[in-house]
Amino acid sequence: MVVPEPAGEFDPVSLENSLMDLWRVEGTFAKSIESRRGNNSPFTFLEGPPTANGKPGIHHVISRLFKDMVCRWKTMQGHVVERKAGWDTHGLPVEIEVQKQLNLMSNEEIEEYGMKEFNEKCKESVWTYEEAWREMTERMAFWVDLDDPYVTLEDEYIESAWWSLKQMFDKGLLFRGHKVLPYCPQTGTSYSSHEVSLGYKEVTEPAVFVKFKLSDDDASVLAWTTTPWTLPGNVGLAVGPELTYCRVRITSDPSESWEGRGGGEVGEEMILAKDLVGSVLRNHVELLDEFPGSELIGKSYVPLFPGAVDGAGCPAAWTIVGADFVTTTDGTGVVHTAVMYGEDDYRLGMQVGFPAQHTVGMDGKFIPGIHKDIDGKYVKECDDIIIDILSAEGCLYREHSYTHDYPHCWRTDHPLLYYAMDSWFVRMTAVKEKILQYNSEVEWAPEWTGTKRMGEWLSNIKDWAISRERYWGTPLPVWICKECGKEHCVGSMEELSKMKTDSSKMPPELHRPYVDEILLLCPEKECGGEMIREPYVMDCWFDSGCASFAQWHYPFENGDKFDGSFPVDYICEAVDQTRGWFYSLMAVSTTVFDSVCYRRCLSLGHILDKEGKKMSKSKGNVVNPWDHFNKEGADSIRWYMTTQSAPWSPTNFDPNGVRESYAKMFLTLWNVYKFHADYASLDGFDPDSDDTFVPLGERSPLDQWILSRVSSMAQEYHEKFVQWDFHKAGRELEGFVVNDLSNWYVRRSRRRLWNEDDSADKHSCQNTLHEVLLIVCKLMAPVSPFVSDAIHRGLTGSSVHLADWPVGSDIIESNLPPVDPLIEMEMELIRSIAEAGRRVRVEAGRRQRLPCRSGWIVGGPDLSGFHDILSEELNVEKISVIDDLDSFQKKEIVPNRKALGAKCRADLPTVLSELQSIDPENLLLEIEAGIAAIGGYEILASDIEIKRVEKDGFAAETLSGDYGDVSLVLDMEIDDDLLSKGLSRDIIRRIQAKRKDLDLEIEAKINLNVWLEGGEISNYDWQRVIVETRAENAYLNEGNANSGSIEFEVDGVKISVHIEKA
RNA sequence: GGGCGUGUAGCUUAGUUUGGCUGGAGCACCCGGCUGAUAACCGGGAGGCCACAGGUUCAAAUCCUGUCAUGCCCA
Repeated sequence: MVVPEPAGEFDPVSLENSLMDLWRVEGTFAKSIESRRGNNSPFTFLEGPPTANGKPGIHHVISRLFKDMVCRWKTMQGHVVERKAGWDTHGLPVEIEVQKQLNLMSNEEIEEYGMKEFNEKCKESVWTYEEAWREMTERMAFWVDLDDPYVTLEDEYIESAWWSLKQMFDKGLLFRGHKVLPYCPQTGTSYSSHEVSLGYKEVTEPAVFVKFKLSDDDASVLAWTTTPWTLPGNVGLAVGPELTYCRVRITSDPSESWEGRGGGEVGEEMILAKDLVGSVLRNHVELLDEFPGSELIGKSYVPLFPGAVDGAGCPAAWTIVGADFVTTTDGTGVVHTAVMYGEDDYRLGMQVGFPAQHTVGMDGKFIPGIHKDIDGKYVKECDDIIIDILSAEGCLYREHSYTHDYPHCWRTDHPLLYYAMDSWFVRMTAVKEKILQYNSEVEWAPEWTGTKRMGEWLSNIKDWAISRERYWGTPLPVWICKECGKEHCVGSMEELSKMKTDSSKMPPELHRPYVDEILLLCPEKECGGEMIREPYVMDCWFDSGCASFAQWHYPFENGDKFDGSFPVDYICEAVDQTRGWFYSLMAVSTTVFDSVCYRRCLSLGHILDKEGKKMSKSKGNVVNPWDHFNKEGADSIRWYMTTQSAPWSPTNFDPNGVRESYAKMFLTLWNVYKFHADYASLDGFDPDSDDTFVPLGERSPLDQWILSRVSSMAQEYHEKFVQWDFHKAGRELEGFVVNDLSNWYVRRSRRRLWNEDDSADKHSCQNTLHEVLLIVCKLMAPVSPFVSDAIHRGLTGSSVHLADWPVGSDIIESNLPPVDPLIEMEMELIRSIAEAGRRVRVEAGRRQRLPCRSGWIVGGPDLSGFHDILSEELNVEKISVIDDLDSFQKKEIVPNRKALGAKCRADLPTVLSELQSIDPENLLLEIEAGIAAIGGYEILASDIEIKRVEKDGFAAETLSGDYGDVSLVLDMEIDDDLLSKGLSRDIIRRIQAKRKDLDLEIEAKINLNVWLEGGEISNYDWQRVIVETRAENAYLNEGNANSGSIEFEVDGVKISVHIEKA
């Protein structure tokens, strides 16, 4: 037996902190998992590992919230939901952070500092904020096993990643190629887009229009480039096959305003896009011909720098090809293509077979043999020389200055060169159909993340560049034989140990530089050469993409655990992970296991600041979650985030919204709980006792109503959870707690519990409140696990997180009270009538405390079970029902626009206006007779709706709803008896307010003096005052009002009241 | 530059799939009421070019086209 304790005041911060301690001591998290083992129905979750080298902000709380919520929900549904934490510990941001810290501005400097020491620093750095993450995780009540996390830097994890790469290698999916990346020759590093975005600068550079002389034609093709240094590497020209080009002949010399070098002879012919003739040419020309770009394709031209690139074996070299990326927004409609120095260029080059050779070395200088004037010189210093060369050769048409944003090295401020780097790829293009298929099998929330965002991306899938020229990461386990060039991918420690040369030591950990030092013996027959490792680390997205199996060190260990949890049931991250983790998981599982990786994926919108700007350290608009943990509490934050907007919509974080959740949802709920618990404790109410239990059928209609309401709300709530509409679910529950439970049920029930004697009605109310509160706690437990647990424990002594989901699931039964739609509908009507009554009073100028003798309800269902409620709410002595609709009501015709619109089309406005002026009674008769017509259109009953409204001049109001039209009419007569009653209510109210002012206990007795001037109060009503205010000694009109009394006036009566504690 | 979201009252939002009655709520504000009911509650008020511009339609917040702003991803 558990008698509830008094609830006490609501203090979310101390409540949550003490529950955290209790959970820790009690092991509630573990229990919540273990207690479901018997059901033998796992629901698997995979944690997307965060990086702990940054401080967690409020925007990290949201993804952890939705992870937690679904896991808790599924747990309550009876599933075993294990939650292993994970840490992402490799990657570029870690290196950048350490480089900044140590002021190491280039790869050279890192190597001087020592790769070993550098990596040690990286390893330390990734744990910088681990403590902060742990604290935040615990404080927000994200239940996840932080004591046994997977960590991507551990040998076991790396070994699993190696194993998976070897699977790809064995399937022929791993290959070596080039990737064009922004590259800084000063630091010897290529940059990710993240780093590039750190260093955009506006610069003014020379741009040139170059004449490429056709081999079998007198004309030249004009092309434009902003990077003259790429011209020696030119191997082709691209045109848009659909675009219109033209051939023009220069007819006269230009005016004197010609700027810079270059020019054209009179009579010279040039080819370019027709639309750009005006903006490009500075000579008067005549148009000789126009034709589509497709006619240019296949023509060859004379190389600008003969010998710079060897075209042997490449028939496409120095010819014109078609490409869909060519536009006429700038340039000449002809794109100069240097395979190694542009992404489009490289892709096009691979496609059509241009020679892929460097003209520039890794040091940013031209390699020897390009041209005597530029060999060995840094490319950016050669712009001018190259223009001179072109000019001297007669290949330059124009030069000009061009201003644009260009990426610069964030460390050295030098301009970056787009440069084709050696790189390893996973051939994702080979599994495109499969991955599209698997993507379509995932249940995405929102759906468009899968179909659109991910789907579009996958249908243009490119090979995945997985190698990085970096230090801190999973080493690429590929070795190449120095002798025969054989490539070998190592898939385990054991394999490494078997294949290494005798002189190589096994590494103390699977990181650089140790792994670099290992040489393998070439397995090729009769080779026996030494193999050296490709000096790359892997893209850290590859690391996290392996999480589903690498977290278990599969296949080396835990085969059972992996089999039981793959594919995982649920993952959840922010929308930016679509091309990140969501993709890498899918890419790895498709290539390695030929399977989906996850069955459901929730992609979340970002938390932005109040103005809708993204939160960033530099803007200083990052909200610290502790500001709210320590004020409104974690539950309020969680509730706010859940209910504020759809999970996938971006949310502007408004601190005031958290306060609102606190004040509205939690304070209200707590006071409902407090109301129940305080009286239950006072009365020694035992919910398990048969003595005080009241069967549902014997409870009051109000009790039956709230139980039905909680049940239908719970089902609705559950449905919304299933549809991922957690925000709608939360709003549903909040509406129930605030409106139905607190503002109606509890308000209507207060007097029932004030009763000091035991009564069936009181017990009925206590049982009902107890049952309703427990259902509410269970429903909200996944969202707000603290307050729900506190209340649940207060009522039952056990944790809500060990309780079952009241709506049930595949494996557990539903446990909700029966739903009675009729009673819900009736109560809705009662509440509407009560509201209407207040409006009627305001309009009639009748104050609420002055009772009305009679009220009449016209139309609608039988509400006699609720007449007592209504008469109290309306302060009407007697409610009666009358059938005489016509004395109070008249009919109105409301058009059904949908039906009429379909019928009348353009004449609808005319018909509507005629309908408005027509006599309703007549029209109804005509409709009945089938002869109704307006504006030439036949009017049927389905074209209109009949509405009943009260006639003018009555203190009445008419409501429309499912129940038909219902009118409430109030009797506005006044007599002495009503005045006395009204007076007594005002006196009571003043005294109660004073009692509250004086901070009196509810049971405290008072001495009361009341003096009236200009009016009287009946003895009956005076007795009522005495009882209601707990007056021990009460005097009416005795002696004179003393100075400390309250004075006020009601209905022309002057009243003085004096009270003191008895 | 491209793809995908978002844009409704001062703030947070419902309604957009499937066009139809006067675009609903909450917070804040104003007036009134009620209360041994809490930061509560009830009635009323003020506050909306439904981002902008076109188009389709008898009828557009809703459908179509374009533009702008903002976010994510890619370049």
